[in-house]
Formats: sequence, C-alpha cells, structure tokens
Amino acid sequence: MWHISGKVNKLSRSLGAYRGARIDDKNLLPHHYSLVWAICREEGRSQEQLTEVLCLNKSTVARALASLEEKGYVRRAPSDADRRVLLVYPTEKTRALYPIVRQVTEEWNAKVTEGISEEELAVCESVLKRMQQKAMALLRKETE
Amino acid sequence: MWHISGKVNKLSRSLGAYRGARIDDKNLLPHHYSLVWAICREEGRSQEQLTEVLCLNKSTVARALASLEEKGYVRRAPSDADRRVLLVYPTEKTRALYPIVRQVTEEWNAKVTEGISEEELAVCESVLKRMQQKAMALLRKETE
DNA sequence: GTGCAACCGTTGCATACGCAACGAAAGGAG
DNA sequence: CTCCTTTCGTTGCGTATGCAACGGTTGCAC
Repeated sequence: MWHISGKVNKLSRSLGAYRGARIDDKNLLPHHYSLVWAICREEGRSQEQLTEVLCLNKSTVARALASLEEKGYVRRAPSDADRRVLLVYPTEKTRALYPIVRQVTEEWNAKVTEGISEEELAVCESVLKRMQQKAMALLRKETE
Repeated sequence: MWHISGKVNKLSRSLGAYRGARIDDKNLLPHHYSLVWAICREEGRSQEQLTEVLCLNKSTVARALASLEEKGYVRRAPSDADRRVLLVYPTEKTRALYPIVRQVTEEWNAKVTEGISEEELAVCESVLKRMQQKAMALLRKETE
C-alpha cells in the first residue's frame, strides 16, 4: 500500500498542469493555486490553520505566503487576540481569481473521477484519512 | 478529491521516518529505501523501468542512482542489447539490506492499515490507480 | 511581578523534484 | 551507407519541502 504515494504525486502534478493551462495568470505557479483556494475559501485564517488544511510544513507555507504577499495576492495582519498569529486575507485580484480556480478544479475533478462511483470515492477518501491519522500518530511516537 | 495529495505526502514521510528509525544505515536517506526496494525486488531493471515503478521523473531517478552508486550500493552496466540502456544491480550490502527494508515496510504497512478491511484497501488502491491513469492521460493531452 | 514553558512564524540549510535542453545510441527510410 | 527520428540517460536550473534552530509573544505557576 505504501507505493501509492508516487501515484498521488502524479495526480497532484496533473492538477497543477491543468490549472496552469486554463488559468491565465502568469505570476502564479501551479502550487500556488491550492493556496489561493485555501485562503479564499475562508478568509482570515492563521498560517497555522493553513498548514493544517494544506498538509504542509509551516516553513513551506510561510515562504509561499511571503511570496504571494510580495506579489500582491494576499495581505497578512497580526491577530489582535494573539500577536504571534498572522491572519491571512486575499486581495481583490485574488478574490476575483477564486471562482475560476474553483471551477477549473471541479472540472479536473470531474474528468479524473469519471467512471468511479460516489461510494468508491468515499471509501478511498476514508481509507486515506484513517491511514494518515495512524501514520501521524506513528510519526509522533517515533520522534519523541 | 484533489486534496488527498497532502495526506499522502504525510504518509510517505511517516514511512520514511519509520524506516530511518529502524534501519541502521547512516549512509542512506529515507527516500533511498524505496529505491533499494525496487532495485532488489527485481535485479537488473533499467532506469526507465525504475522511473515507472517509482512514479518519478527520470532525472530524479538518475541522480539518486548516481548517488547510490558512488556510495557503493548499486552497480550500473549498459545493456548488451541496447547500449543506451543502463541496467541497475544491487551490491552485496544492498542485498543484505533488502530483507530488513522489506520487513520494516511490512511492519509499517500493518500498523497504518490496522482496522481497515482488505476490501476497503482494495477499493482505495483501485480508485487511485484509475484516477492516476486518467490524470496522466489529461496531462499528455494538456502538453501536446 | 518574575520566571519558565509552550506556541507561532521565520530563516539557514540540505535534499528532492520536475522540466527543458542536450548528447549518445539505435532504428528505420531512401 | 546516410539522414532523420526516436529513445535513454545526464545536466543546468529553478522551485518546493522538511527539519532544526531562533526570536518574539503569550500564558501559567509561584
């Protein structure tokens, strides 16, 4: 079962290429679309929350956001409640981009899951989720 | 469904850490164990075949193999039938490592899939396989 | 209040990875 | 045989990513 990772890696790149081909914004790299999606879906999330959603290391997210901020795609502001926390907001042009990103993603989704039943998809997702939880528990046990 | 990639990324790192903690070979990095596995499972495969098995870009495989060769873990020899092709063989120390890699991998596998039925796993694997095939077809269409 | 531990984001560093361009070798078509 | 195309591996380049160490902030215990 471990060898699934390569296949999913390919899935991820396929989506990146698909988005890149349909979304006309030369300043954004394929990987950034997932970020746009996560930021617009619920505005004002902390970087911490975004690392959770994107399943990435906090340093990776921090750097990607810094890059997006520099290009004018997001704005970051310290939380009033806790000044360690940075809250992330999309700018106008990112908000305008969001529906397109969503639509293209849905499109890709539909094409890739064509011929696969809802039930199969649900099982697959559930299995992966459980495996990931177990794997993270193992990882924690391993490093402590 | 697209957001599974992050979770699987975590799975992959969990396996790497698990292997790293149990396999006592300080010269090998986590990523290399998959390579050891692929090379020993069927000796004398070409780099091309290994890229297929590992779902990686040929340049990535080439560099990893060059590194392993330099450290004395593999031997590469041009095929007699086609001198463009490099066939990859494990050295003795790699062959000795193989059973351990296999056992540790099985162990991790058992822990991570605990409580998940054979049938669910089969569905999950089948879904991912089909999705990946569709995704690759899309990718080809996209870039031509 | 003071000290200490936990937490969030940043940075230095090393590695992994893909893509595109390249070179060597092979396989035709003529 | 010669030219052209295809194929396999290598290399240059840029980005992505994780880990560990750090610095500022918070909250808790006392």
